[in-house]
Amino acid sequence: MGTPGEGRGRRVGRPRAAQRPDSGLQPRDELLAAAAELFTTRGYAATTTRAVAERAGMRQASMYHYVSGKEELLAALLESTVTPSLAYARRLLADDATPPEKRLCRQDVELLCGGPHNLGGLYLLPEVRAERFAGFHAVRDELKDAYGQLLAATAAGSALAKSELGLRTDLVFGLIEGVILVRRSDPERPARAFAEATADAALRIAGI
Amino acid sequence: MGTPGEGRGRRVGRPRAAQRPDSGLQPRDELLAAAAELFTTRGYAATTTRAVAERAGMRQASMYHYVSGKEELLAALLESTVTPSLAYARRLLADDATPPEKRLCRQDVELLCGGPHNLGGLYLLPEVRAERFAGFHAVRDELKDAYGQLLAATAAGSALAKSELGLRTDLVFGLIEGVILVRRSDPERPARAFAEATADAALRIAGI
DNA sequence: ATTATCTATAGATCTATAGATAATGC
DNA sequence: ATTATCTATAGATCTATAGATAATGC
Repeated sequence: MGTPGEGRGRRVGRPRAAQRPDSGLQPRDELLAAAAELFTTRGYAATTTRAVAERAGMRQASMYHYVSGKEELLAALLESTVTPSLAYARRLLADDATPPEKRLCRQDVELLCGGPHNLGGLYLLPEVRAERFAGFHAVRDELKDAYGQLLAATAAGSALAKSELGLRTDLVFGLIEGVILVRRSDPERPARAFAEATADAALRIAGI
Repeated sequence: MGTPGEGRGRRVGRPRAAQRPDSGLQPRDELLAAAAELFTTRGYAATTTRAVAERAGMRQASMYHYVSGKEELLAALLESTVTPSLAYARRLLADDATPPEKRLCRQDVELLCGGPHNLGGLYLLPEVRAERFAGFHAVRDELKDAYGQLLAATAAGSALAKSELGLRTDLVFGLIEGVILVRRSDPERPARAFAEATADAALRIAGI
C-alpha cells in the first residue's frame, strides 16, 4: 500500500480555487479548526457555512463533501473537548491509591483553556442544549459525576448530606466553567496559572 | 391631565391583529420581555425579529415603531442586569461601617438568577463582546472593580500581592458567572439557595 | 474511472422600509 | 389629526443540491 506521502505531493481531484500553503491537516480537520475559531468568537448561529468553508480554504459547497452541515461540526467539536478530561477522570477513579481531586481540576482547566481557541466557550452556546447534542451531554454528565465521587471520598465530603454534596459539586463545576468566561475576558494569561489557581479555589470550595 | 387608565380602556391606533389579554406592560416592555425569553433560550443570532415581535403580540414590522432593531433590545437587557448590582455595590463601598462582601455576592447571584429567564445567560452570548455593547462592559467592569476593592479590604486580601489579588477577584467573579451555567442546567433550584451557597463559596475562595 | 473540487442556483429565509388602515382625540 | 398598528414587499442573505470540471490512477 504505502500511503503516498500523506499530504505533500500532487493530490487527486480538481485543485482548490484559492491555493494556500498546505496546512498539513486533512480537509475535514481544516473545517473543524475553522469552525472552532469562528464558533467561539462569533457564535454558532452567527457563523455561516460560507465563512467556515472559506476560512478552511475551500468554497462553501465543497464543505458538504466532508460534513453534513454546521451541526455536525459543532457536535464533533463539543465531544472533542470533554473526552480527554473524562478519560483522565476515569483513570483517577480506577486507581485506588487516588491522589486528591485537585489533579482533575487542574487537568480539566488546562485542557479547557489550553487550546488556541477557548473551546470551552462552546459550552456556553445556547444552541448546545438541543436534543441533537445529547451525546455530548451524556459525556459531560459522566465527568460531573466523577467530580461528585471524588468529592464524596474526601473527609469533608463524607460529612455532608447528599443534597448538600450535590450543591457543592455543582459549585465546583460552575467554578470551572466560569473560568472559561474569565479566560475570555483576558485571553493573555497562561492556562497553567488559571489551572493552578482554579484547582486551589475548587479545593477551598470543597472544604478540603 | 390624568393619564387615562394606564393600560386598560380603549387605545389609540389600529388594533392588533391577534388580540390577547392585556399584559399590563407597555409595548416596548412587552418586546423586552419577549426578547429576554428568546435570547436566553435560543440565543441572540438564532432569534428572529419576527419571533420577538410575535411573542410580544404584534406583527414583525410593528416592532420597529418602538426599537431600532434586535441590537437595541439586547443592549437594553444587558444593562438592566448589571445596573441593580452595581448600585448595591456602590452603596456598600460608600458605607464605611461596611459589612463583608458576602452580601454583595449573595445579592448579585440573587439578582442574576432571580428573574424568570436566567438573564445572566445573556453574558455568555458571543455577540456581547462587540464594540456595540461597550456601555454594558463599562458598567460590568465597575462592578468587578467593586469586588476587587472589597476583597482588598479584608484581612486576607491585604496580605496578597497585587497580581495575586487580581487573580482571586477574577475567580470570584468567574464563580458567580459560572453559577449562571449551573442554573441553566438545573433551573428548578431556588435562586436563594444558589445565592447563599455561592456567597459562602466565594468567601472561601477569597480566603476569609 | 475516480475523485475533490468548482460554479450556478432554487428555495427559504430574514430585515427593514413604504404605504394603507382602523382606532381615538378634538 | 394623530397614532399604533397592519399588509406587502424589495433586497439581501444563507443552505443545500445539481451538474460541470480538472486533477490523478490505471
